[in-house]
Amino acid sequence: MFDLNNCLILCRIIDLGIMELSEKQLHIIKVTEELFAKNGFDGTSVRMIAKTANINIAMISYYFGSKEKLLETIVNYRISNFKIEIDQVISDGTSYLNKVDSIIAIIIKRIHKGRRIQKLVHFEFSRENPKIDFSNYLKQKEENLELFRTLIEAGQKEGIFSKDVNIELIIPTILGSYFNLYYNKKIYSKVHGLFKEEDFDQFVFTTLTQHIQRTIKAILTYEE
Amino acid sequence: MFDLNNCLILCRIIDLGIMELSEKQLHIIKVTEELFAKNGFDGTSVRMIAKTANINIAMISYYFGSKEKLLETIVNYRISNFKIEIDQVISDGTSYLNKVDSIIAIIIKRIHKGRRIQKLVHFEFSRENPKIDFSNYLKQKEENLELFRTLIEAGQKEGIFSKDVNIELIIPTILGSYFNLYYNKKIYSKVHGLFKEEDFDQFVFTTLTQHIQRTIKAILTYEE
Amino acid sequence: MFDLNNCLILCRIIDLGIMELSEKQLHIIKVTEELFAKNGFDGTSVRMIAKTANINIAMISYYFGSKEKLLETIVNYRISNFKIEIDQVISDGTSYLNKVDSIIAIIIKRIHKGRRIQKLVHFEFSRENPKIDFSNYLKQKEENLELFRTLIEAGQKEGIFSKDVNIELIIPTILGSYFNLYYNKKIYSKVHGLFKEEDFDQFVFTTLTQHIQRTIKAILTYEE
Amino acid sequence: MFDLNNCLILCRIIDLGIMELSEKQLHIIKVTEELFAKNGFDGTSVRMIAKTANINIAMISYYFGSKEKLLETIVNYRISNFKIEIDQVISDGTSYLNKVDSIIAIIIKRIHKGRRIQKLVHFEFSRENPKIDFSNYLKQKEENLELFRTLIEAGQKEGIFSKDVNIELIIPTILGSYFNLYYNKKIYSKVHGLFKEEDFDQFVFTTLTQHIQRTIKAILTYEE
DNA sequence: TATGAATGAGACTTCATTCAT
DNA sequence: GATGAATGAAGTCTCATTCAT
Repeated sequence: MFDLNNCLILCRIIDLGIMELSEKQLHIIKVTEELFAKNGFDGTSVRMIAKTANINIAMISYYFGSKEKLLETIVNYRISNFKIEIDQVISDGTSYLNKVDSIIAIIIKRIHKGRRIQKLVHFEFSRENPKIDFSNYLKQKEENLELFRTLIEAGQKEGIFSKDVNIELIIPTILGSYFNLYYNKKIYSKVHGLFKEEDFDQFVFTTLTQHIQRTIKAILTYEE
Repeated sequence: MFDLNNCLILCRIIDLGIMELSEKQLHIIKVTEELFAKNGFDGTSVRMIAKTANINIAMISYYFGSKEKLLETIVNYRISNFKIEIDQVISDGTSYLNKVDSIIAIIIKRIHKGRRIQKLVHFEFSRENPKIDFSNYLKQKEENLELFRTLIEAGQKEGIFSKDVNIELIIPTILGSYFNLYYNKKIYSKVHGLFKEEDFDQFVFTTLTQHIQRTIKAILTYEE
Repeated sequence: MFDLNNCLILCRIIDLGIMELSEKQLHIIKVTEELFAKNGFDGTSVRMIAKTANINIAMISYYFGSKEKLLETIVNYRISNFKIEIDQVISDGTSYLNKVDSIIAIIIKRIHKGRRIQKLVHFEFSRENPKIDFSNYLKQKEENLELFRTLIEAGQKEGIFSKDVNIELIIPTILGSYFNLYYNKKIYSKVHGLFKEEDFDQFVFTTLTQHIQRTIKAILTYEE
Repeated sequence: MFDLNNCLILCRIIDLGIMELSEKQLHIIKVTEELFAKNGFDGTSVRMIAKTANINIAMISYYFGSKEKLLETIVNYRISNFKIEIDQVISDGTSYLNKVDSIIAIIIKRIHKGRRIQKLVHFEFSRENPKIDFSNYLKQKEENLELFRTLIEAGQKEGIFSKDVNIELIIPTILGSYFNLYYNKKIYSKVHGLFKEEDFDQFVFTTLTQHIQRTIKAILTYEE
């Protein structure tokens, strides 16, 4: 019924300890995710959610405890899937530059899929007093960063990557390139003539991905 | 009283046609800007604004018409100042690479100063049905993009910059690198040991700026 | 519990399509009706309604959607009952003059019962930009006018009623006589010594009704 | 500048004791009159008045004391002009039936001219607790009624008018016929094909006036 | 005389949640 | 397990009036 990879979800659920989601809960999550992305957390009312999901208004409190807990559930549910499959890329036999290309392609695919909730996370996470607990998100991010650092440092040791590069800032450059495009989609769609949703998706997976790959490879090999 | 460059504001005002802001209005704007950045638009109530600004709650409507009009005023007020002074950089006698460095430094300074309202703009502007009129913001963005494109194309003609680069995607890479760092400030502050506000500011103006400068120069000169 | 003829209401409801009123809703309607009559639409606050009806202030929106929708509901509810039972009067065996007498008596009873909301309708309906949808009211009015016209024209054909009479203006004369008395009740109560509410009711059903009956019969048989 | 008969106004002003209206006040009155007619008393804000009259919002309180006092001033100003010139009609040499015709024509002209404020008076005066003092209006009404009664009784003595007629109810029939048409203007304009404002005016002064004249004459001479 | 900034009160509506069923 | 009626709190905005200028 949903385009969610149930297997992964279950893995993740185990990792978090509890969390068992019924089909109805998943339905609510999916609907809410879109509404949150459209209107933000405060801009989305439980009324709206209930109506869109075609459920009783009391169900949100009933199933998730509160609106905030619902957000937390969604974030944990979605963000967690963000863990990139770098391991297998790292252990394949290709060159370091190819590895970087592959990882970037994977990252872009991931964040494009989860862009809606990521947007909300960007917003909520950067607040002084976030409404929800982002410890899971944080842990995930740090893990990914570590994996990436390991790869780059290995490349540096082999003399393939420049040592002047600030590794910690590469991830922001990758993700930021995507998100800044996404946040200014209206402008760039016009500039690049992307009138349909599919056009934008296509653009992201080809032109943007190539640009970022090129950028990162350039920076990794650049010597002043 | 405020850290606003009044001269520039007035210039901009002329450009916009009207807009005369009293000191009280400026005070409200400043307070609101912070609250919006902290809590978002929907998360900030006029009650909150009035209380923080120590004014009567009716003053918001009185001065700005409505909460949304207030946001619009703030955006026009802030975003407009975003027009970069590329012209003089372009016309100075330095090399193209130096020009790029200078422009990036200017951009970073600008967006760091306006980051709070930019965050809100990112959020509201990328919605399907934005609450406010962003035509001014859009115009500004497109203008800036054009200026930048002109510079790069000139450099390409002179054989200094690679022709493989996707010029339209450079701006997202610059801005995105900054904003992704900002949106994940909590993570990167920890990673880079930036515990005080000033530390982060300093980091942005030195390490991050250098990283971005290096990145853009790399991409502009990269040949596969 | 209420003086409402539930049977008729239900009939009307079927005619309108939907509309199911709970007892609580009926209670609110009744209270509101009086307040609207006393203070007008704009002069009545939902606060006032809630307090008088002894309900939570949010119930008005909850049940009716908005204050205006509440008015609309009341009007549809009341006005609809205005459909006169002329048919049976027309088909009884009495003389045309008797029929006119009966119909006038029925009309006066009806409008006296619904005078409060009628007053509001007079006011709102005659505005340039009415706040509510009066299509139902309009339809009802036109229907009634048509029924009346049919009767008079039949009487004219039989040579009983004068042909000089302006049929469309008879209804305004009937209703207007009542309402002008009602709107100037304070004056006429004094003139006719009607000090109690019941005295006025009595006066309406006897003296005023006779006056109107006499008036209409006079005009229908008058030959210059 | 205004279509007001200043002479009469001054006479009336003397009658009321005080009241001196500057041109600006008259301007406000005129504007307010229309707004009150359009939106009712509670539906009209001083803001609206100030804006429409192109004056400062504080002027209303400044000139008239309060919004309610403004209404009172308008009513006294307008209603007072309602005093009909029956005297000269009574003393002219024509027949009683002609006198009635003339008086009705005068009345219709008067109330059509003052219909807007009359509507408001109908509404406010019939409230249990009117917001303003209507003693002047009341006095005027009673005077007029007395004049009319005198005429009819004289006609009855001469054997021209029936003695069965309820004199006090004739005025409501006259005024009511007009106002019920006016309050349902939307319906009757359609029925009579009166699409332009002038058409309606014309209809009032010809067809409606004739109908009422005919009606009153009929009732005055009707013998069962 | 005339202004407009400023205010406290109150307008209508929607909020997230609870609780009896 | 699930509902929906009901609620108190808070949302934004407009109200008529005042007061210093």
